[in-house]
Amino acid sequence: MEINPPAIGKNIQRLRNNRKLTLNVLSERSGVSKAMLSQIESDKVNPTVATVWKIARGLNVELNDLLDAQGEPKRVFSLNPAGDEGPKLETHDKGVTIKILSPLHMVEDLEMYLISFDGHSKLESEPHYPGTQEYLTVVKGAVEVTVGENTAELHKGDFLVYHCDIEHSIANHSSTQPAQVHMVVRFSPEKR
Amino acid sequence: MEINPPAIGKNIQRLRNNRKLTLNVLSERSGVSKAMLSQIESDKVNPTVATVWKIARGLNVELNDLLDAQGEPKRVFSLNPAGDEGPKLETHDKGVTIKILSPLHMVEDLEMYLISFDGHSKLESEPHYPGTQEYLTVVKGAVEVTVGENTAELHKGDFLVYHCDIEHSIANHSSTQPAQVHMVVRFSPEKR
DNA sequence: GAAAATTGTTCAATATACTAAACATGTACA
DNA sequence: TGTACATGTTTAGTATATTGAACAATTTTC
Repeated sequence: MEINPPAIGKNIQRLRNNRKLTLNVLSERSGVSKAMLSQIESDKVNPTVATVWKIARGLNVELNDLLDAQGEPKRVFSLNPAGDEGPKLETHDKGVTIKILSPLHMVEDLEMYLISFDGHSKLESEPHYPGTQEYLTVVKGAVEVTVGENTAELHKGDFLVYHCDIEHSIANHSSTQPAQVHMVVRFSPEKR
Repeated sequence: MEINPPAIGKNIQRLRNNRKLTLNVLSERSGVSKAMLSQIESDKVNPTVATVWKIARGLNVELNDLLDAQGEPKRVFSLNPAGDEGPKLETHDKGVTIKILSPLHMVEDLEMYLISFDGHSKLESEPHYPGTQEYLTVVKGAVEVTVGENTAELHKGDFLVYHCDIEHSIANHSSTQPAQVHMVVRFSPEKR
């Protein structure tokens, strides 16, 4: 019986290239030698689960993402309508609704959300992976963004860029006015 | 740095026992030696992805079911200084106001705009470099986006992704309602 | 009760995953 | 140019995953 394991090499290489990571950087980050990475990407070896696990951690993806034999259809024109029940991120913060704008399979290192705040609501976020940046545009109302010990009061049309590898939060202090922000999250490590 | 792969041994053993399968039977069914199965279940070895794949087939489960780690350790992040607030610029184009959210020096391959449309206004764009993509979110009103021969009618909250290396345009056909879109332009890292 | 079959665990041998270092091939920079 | 650096590949050696067989421990069958 012939069993073909999934082509994880292609997946790893695709994700690494999309994130603009070199073999050396991914090697340092994952703890797997760059020689091994090269051989895995070119399907020269059958890597161990532990190794693929480390690589997944280094790429900040789920292990399943590397093992999936996903033939991704590269669509030219993709529409995500607002009215329907699109994918929503669940939050434990009351009064905050996060709508996922970008389908994940199109871009691996970019995610976009439309976040709506009711009166007196707050979104608290855990630190993301180092090098991750968030690009925030206030679409409606006003919010207070806190990143570490820095705080900024933003109004409609304001734009803010910040590194979000530390604890950060977005709050709408108005009790009457709702607020809405557009957010782009980029998972791109700094090159050195 | 020690990274612990998920305890697949317990998962395999649990599934095998639930199915009342012996090591010999699972060995025949999966093509993995029973010695290997025993060692994997008792966490004495780090199995290869290919073998775990075979075992999953033998158990008739998804590969992810074996790799699922319920007690996944939380990642520890390093601390970076928070970002600064970005400057703002403005440019005009006949009934269309383009606000540049992200200055060029912050990100080399990403640009963000907030584009406002008066009644009956239209923004025509020349083809960009090959591979360039645009991520469009309608913030207010409704617009009609045309990319090549494709056309879409977008309303508030809608999201659209398209390759813009061909002629494309955004139009607000309403004479009374203004419109506004948030746009992210991503330049492909390709040469020439 | 003992032989035989069944089940899971170790053992020695082999195949190969994994690594560090050298290598090849650019790319930038003076 | 030349020199340095940067990136991916190949090599040689080591660590270990994998296997067939032997082993122990339990259950079955007469």
